[in-house]
Amino acid sequence: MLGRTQVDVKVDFYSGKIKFMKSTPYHHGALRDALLAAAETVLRRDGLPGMTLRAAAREAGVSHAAPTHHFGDLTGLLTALAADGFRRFGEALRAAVTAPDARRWDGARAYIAFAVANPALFQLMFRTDRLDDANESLRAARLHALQHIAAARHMPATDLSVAQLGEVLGGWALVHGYTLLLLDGRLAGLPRLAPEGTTADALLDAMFAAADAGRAGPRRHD
Amino acid sequence: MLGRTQVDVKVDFYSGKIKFMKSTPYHHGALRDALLAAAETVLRRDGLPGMTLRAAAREAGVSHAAPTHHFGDLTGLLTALAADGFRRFGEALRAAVTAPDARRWDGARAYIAFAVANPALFQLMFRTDRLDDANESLRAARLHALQHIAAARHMPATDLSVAQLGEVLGGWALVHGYTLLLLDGRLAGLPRLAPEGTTADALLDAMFAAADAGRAGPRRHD
DNA sequence: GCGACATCTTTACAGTGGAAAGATATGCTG
DNA sequence: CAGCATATCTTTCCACTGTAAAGATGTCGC
Repeated sequence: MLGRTQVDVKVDFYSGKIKFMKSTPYHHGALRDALLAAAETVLRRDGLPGMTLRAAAREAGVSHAAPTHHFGDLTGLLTALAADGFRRFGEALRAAVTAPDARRWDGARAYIAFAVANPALFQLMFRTDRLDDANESLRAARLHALQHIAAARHMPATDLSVAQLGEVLGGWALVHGYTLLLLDGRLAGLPRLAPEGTTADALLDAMFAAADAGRAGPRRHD
Repeated sequence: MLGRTQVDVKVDFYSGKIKFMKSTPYHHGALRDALLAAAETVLRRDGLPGMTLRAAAREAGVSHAAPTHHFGDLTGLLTALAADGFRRFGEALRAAVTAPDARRWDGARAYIAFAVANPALFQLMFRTDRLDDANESLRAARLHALQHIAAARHMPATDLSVAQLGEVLGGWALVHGYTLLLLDGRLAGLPRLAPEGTTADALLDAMFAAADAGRAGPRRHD
């Protein structure tokens, strides 16, 4: 498609005049949202390498320069995409952490589940070199989402001791590292090293159990 | 520079003949290694986005199509770069883990130190979408390097129990996650949350201490 | 010598991000 | 309701990229 402006010829019933109507209006109306949706479609289908400005524009059915007005450049579009991702990510974490029967690692499982459900988006969210780190929308969405990590350990967002911060940091790093190794396919060979029939999920449980080693017996991996 | 073949005019002292000598030979002789070195220079200077086939060729002073013969395509060059990175990475891990006075987390510190010293290279090494995962050289170098992770926990490379595998996986995920969060600048704001004067290194120690919580007292963080 | 081969350059092409200018619709002001 | 400023979108253009293909140049075995 070379452009989305297609001309249809119509005849006005009453006046009899021939009218040249455009089947798609020159002004889209909600192009910003449409472009974000299109970009995410492309991201999901072709991965981050395939997510180009022009591919997103094609998917949305507009000219390749249309995104410029709304997002400035490619970095701007990716940043908006990442910010939206962090909003949904934060919501998923919040739901998991604040559930009444939430167990110790449920936030972590939600963290991993979001990444598995949106692999390319998740990787983009943590790929600083492709994002505008100064963007306020991104910063706010990210901060809001990541605060649930401390909340998952029942810790305040400020005034933590060094030991507390070490524990929160450790939990985050553990889950984040597992997630990225998983997305990079680096864990695919692990079950082969384990006893016959060990599933990836069982390994994740074992990892959490190892992290919990030494905690009070009854609360262990509750 | 349009090419690296420059012609110098020289006079042969004995024969008196005029000779057209090229100051740079048509055949480089060791272009493969030179290209790898040039590529790493570019990678270090301009990051992964700036590491293009043509940039590496420019840096090495050859035509932009010269790398094709040695590496096939861009993925091939990046794969060779990553394989070389894994070899050096493995050597660094081996040295840290096998040192006679090696402490429990010294392998982890070497892991982080390598990434900090070679940030773009390290990120490339774990960016599967840019590499040829089927490449034997890469697979061998990576396998060899990562085996030191199990060694750091004094565990065999095969026949592990699920619990052992969970501990190894946990250690790897913890350190890998910390490393990537650090490289992505995601930890820059953490010291501000901690008590006045807390350094990033103290936080890392706290993270290791939290991971060691519950281990036998005297051996704790030895 | 001399021909097969490896190595490197030149040329060409489709794709990309981005700048600039033009086209078209919308909304505001009188 | 007319007309104009502005927002939105398209067209055109340029420099850069990866890659393919063909040509140039050197090396080596026979």
